[in-house]
Amino acid sequence: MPAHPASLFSIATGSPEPIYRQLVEQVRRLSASGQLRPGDEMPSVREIAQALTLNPMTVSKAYGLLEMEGVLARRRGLGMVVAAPAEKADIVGLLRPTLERAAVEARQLELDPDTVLSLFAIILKETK
Amino acid sequence: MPAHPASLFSIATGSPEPIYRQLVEQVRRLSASGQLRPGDEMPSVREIAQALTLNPMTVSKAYGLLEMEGVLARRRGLGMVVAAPAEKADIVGLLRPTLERAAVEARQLELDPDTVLSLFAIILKETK
Amino acid sequence: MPAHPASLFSIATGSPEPIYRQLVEQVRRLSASGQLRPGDEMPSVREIAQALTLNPMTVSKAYGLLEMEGVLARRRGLGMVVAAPAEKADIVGLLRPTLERAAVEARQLELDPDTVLSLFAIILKETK
Amino acid sequence: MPAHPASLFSIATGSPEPIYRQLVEQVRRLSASGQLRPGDEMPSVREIAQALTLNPMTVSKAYGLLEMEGVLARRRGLGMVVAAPAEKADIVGLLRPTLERAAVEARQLELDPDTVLSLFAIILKETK
DNA sequence: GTGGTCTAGACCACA
DNA sequence: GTGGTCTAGACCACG
Repeated sequence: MPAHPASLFSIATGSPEPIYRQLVEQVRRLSASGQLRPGDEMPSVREIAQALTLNPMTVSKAYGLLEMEGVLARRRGLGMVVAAPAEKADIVGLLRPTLERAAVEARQLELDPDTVLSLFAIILKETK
Repeated sequence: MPAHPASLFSIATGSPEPIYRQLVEQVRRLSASGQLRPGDEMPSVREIAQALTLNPMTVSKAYGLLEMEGVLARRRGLGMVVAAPAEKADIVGLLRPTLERAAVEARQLELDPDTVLSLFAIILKETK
Repeated sequence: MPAHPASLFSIATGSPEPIYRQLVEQVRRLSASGQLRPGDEMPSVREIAQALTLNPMTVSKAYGLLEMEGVLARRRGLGMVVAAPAEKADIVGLLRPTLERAAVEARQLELDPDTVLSLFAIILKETK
Repeated sequence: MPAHPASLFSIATGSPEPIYRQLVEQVRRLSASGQLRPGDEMPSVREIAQALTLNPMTVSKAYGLLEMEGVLARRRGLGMVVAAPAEKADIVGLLRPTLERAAVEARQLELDPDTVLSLFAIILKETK
């Protein structure tokens, strides 16, 4: 089944992270986790732009990057489709950088690993 | 003991994170964890700039923000000194945002909390 | 002998070159080199479109251009047939643009002509 | 010595090849051939845009891609500098695709390799 | 209909 | 000063 609703995406206009990058990372994660499957048709640039009240170029930039990464593929004149998903190992790889950053910060704060882990466990539950 | 060596800091010029912000956060963490203690004299803007080959304005900006936050204090003619450290509760607070971000990403990747936790445990050990 | 099999053509959907243009150039070369001879019947638009899973309009566009060029001719009720082939001199002319482009690139790379020539000789052999 | 003149570049507005891509490929070749050396400062986006009467965004797009490729590096607030050049082997690699394309076309034209080679030799001299 | 490209002009963060 | 991002709106090529 294709990915009709442009409301797949939630962008935070206030965030310091550029909009196009928010889009890129969301698609990347949706693809890696299998919520977007190979062959699925992506909403058109115009659809997304209208639904999120963005400039088409902003969306286009995200699509261009995702194509370069191999996450999406262009079908000329027909729109973008989901290409190969990241492999199981890559899913974890997508999370690693953030965890590593957290580990470095914890160390600079001289926090005990067990304290950090139990805090993280709580946060994980809250987020669920 | 004062914190003479500018090599307290490690800045990553390649990172997307602004340099002044890297400095701010490192000082914040060093202060919160007690590695910088109240009264300690900070290296001068010029020293740091020279040691890390940064623009003095960049260092100055970081010092300015840290003063506004109350982490550092300006003593006329003496340079910056470390002010009050964050309290115990704040130390954890400094780590929370990054952990929350990791939790959100893990959920978007549909990863099992236990998997995430054990991965984080490994990374924490590696970082140690 | 007529040119039934639509597998005369190999199109690369991933290429930046438009599909209709790939078709045009392949037919042009096949005609110029005599692999398609005057009077040969071309496969129908529908046949090609089905065989290569292309949009019929794409094939039709290519045929239209080839008709304008005089490479193909439309016979009412009979489909397209091959018209006059390019003359001997034109064969070389069809190759020239690509060679010129290669020459310009070689020069911008400050590569020695002899080096380029021997590399090209190798590639020609591989392609054979 | 830095690369002051924005007239390093020659863009063909009429060409089907996008301007930003023309810029990318020219810089790539200049870097690979050593005409741009590591550490050289590139002209600013605004300089190039003005000199070639282009939109700054067009230049910026080229710079962005070159940074992603590792050809250029950003120095925050200071502009772009040339990063590592392609290695000797890569120089040839930059030329290969065009030569391969020429070889395929020659084969489809059923041209004799020797004929093609001598034609290319002539064109190489003309271009010189 | 699709995405790609470009312009014009604005604002922001960084050094 | 630098590059980065975004909007608004236009035109083009492709299918």
